[in-house]
Amino acid sequence: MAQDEEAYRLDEQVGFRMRQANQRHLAIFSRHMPDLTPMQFAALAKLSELGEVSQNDLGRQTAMDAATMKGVIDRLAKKDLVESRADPGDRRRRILRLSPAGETAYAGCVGAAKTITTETLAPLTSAERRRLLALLAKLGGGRD
Amino acid sequence: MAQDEEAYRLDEQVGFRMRQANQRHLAIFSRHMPDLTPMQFAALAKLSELGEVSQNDLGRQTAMDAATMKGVIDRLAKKDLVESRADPGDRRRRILRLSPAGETAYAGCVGAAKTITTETLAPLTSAERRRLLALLAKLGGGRD
DNA sequence: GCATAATTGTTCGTATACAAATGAATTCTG
DNA sequence: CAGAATTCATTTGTATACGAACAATTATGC
Repeated sequence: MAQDEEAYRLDEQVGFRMRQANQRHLAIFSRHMPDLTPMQFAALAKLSELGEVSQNDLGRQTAMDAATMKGVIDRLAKKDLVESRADPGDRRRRILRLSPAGETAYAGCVGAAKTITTETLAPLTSAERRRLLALLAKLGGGRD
Repeated sequence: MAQDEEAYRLDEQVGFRMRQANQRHLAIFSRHMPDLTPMQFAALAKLSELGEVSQNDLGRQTAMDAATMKGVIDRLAKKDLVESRADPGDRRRRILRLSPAGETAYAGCVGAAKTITTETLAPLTSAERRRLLALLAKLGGGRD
């Protein structure tokens, strides 16, 4: 099962290239949206889509670990962008939603978010962009 | 400059999909190589390729921050997989290289590394794999 | 209806990541 | 050659990530 006698070159592996592509993306992100991290913005975006959700649920929707989600929400709450209240039907649960300030902040960021995506994909032609998104979706195990 | 009036859907953005694809990859990685992290393995692989290098140089070769590199090397040194010695020509610099145990460990991992790449790319046809790697290289700003 | 299982949110520990600041050493430049 | 700019390694601080373990709570099986 010795795979293959070919040399292993790190720079040719998917994992390495994904990391590099992602590094560039993150640099673009922080340039256009210095006040929010990608995770924080993702949480805001999903909260805006979904309205009210529990913390664990939001974690699932944004593909974040529960432990990770907690940290993200704590920081967003400290910035007063997210509010939480107890779930009347389930005393374990806290219901999250955007605060008014959070809605304003999110609305003001969507343009930057679109710019970030555009700039990240700038090296590709529009056919290549579609191709890449489809391939990534296949790899991510997600639907689409 | 309002970009576009289209709705912003998080799950369709490159950044989000790259993250998901990467999450799946990392899960595969830790299943096949539980004792090394991707960064630790990357450092070993590059050290094996390059022989002797300085810490900063290794960081550049593996696309790691100097601060990050330090942590990775510290952990590898604690496991006795990496040795360092002072550079005779430059007293700021420490020259790194694989220890004998490091060479053995690396040799024993290359097979798993190839399996990891294979399994990560398994959802794609071989034409799609080439396509993806090329697209990622274009995005990463790297040569190729 | 009650023991057991599953879920929610939390905390802890470890490992990236990167910006920024620092001190020591080296190289560049006028 | 002296002062400036760079480079190397390190440290500090913040923000992901995720596994593991927990207490409280809710759901389920029999």
